[in-house]
Amino acid sequence: MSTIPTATISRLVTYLRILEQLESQGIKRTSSEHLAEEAQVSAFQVRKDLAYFGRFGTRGAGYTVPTLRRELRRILGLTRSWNVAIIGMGRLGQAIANYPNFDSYDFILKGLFDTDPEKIGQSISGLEVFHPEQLPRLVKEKGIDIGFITVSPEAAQIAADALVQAGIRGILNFAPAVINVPKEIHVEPVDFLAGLKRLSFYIQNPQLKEELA
Amino acid sequence: MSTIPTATISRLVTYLRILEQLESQGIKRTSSEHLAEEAQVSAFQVRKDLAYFGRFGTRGAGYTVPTLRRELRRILGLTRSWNVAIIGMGRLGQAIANYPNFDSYDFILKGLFDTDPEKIGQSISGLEVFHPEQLPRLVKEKGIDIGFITVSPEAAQIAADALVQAGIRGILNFAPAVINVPKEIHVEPVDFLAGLKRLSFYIQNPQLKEELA
DNA sequence: ATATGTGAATTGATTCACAGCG
DNA sequence: CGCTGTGAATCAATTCACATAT
Repeated sequence: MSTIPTATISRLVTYLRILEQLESQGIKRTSSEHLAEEAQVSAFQVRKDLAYFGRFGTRGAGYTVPTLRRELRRILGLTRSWNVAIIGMGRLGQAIANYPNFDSYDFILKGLFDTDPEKIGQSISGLEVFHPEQLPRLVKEKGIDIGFITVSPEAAQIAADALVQAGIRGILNFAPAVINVPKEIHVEPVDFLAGLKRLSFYIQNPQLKEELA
Repeated sequence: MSTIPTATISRLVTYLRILEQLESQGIKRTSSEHLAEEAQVSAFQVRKDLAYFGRFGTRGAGYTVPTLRRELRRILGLTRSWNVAIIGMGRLGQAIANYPNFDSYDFILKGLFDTDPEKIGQSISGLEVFHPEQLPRLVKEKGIDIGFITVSPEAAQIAADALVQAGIRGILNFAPAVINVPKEIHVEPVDFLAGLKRLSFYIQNPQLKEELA
């Protein structure tokens, strides 16, 4: 068991997506080879990633799509649903609150927060916007597990502190800023401006894209 | 020189952000120690990351903020601006098109595309929406370098093919799907649903968050 | 005196080759 | 016979220790 690469977790999410697509197409069986092709990794990698968690296939035959899908959902903690709050109801926060079928993705929107008095009391996507001072109470009452930070980079650390204080367990950080939280709280950055700047680097330095002689 | 870790590029973006913040505060000098603390990495890591590209500091004294900032911008290809097109003018595409000060981030929005006849011809954020069949012409005419994919996961591969065909050089993929492009085209995924599922895993498996005895 | 820059050592992740099972 | 599961080998990334420059 020991230590599981973070890249493995990212790939499990990709495998799960592929399995869900296969299942919706009525395909019953697959193989490490096939999953590897769809996920654009090696078949070794697929098998090694799965081996961290157990044995899910049949030698000589491959994997049963619904079984492996169920196992991956269990591994990823998707047998339960997670309650989510959004801090920052600017354009981005509103776009996410209105994301179509957000609730079908095993994550349920339970709270919206903003410091702007204009926004407090407004209803967005069927939920009232509260001041962040209500966070501790509402996190407890509604069983909120995860917070989205969609405030400005300057306010991101304050929002993170408020979420941690309120007893949240994980943070999805959309702000272009590094936030500092206790190590038992997991943070996932979602940062398209950083992605753009990485793109800029790789376009400008194409020789680093596989050392083509 | 040889091969630069992709994680190094991500960290350079973070260092640049910190330097820009320091500069806006009028701070003139910094150190690997200080940058490390802000970026939440080790000082060794900061120095090693910079060493891939040259020598930017003064021994015994540290780094000059404006100098290192300029050097990082050069390394990341941000001495020029990049022209961007968005494929998919649904909610997400519209939210990005209206992102405040998008243009101040060294990236300039030059084209909007959608297959929906209702959307074609509409003006969003001062730009007309075109059918993707116009991509090759407009990419050439407007010198578009980068495409954002903000279509459904089912349409993501079609959008990617169209962008590659039109001669784009990099893709920011917001769709929750793996896309397949020639290896000289760089793709950066921006996938908040995947981030959420990784969060779910780490919340469910807190022991993997630093092996606390 | 102090903080960078860098080869060497260590740790971690991926690839490989094949043993094991259906 | 085919494809999974896995220890061993390779490759890559990070950490360390210290020589080096100011």
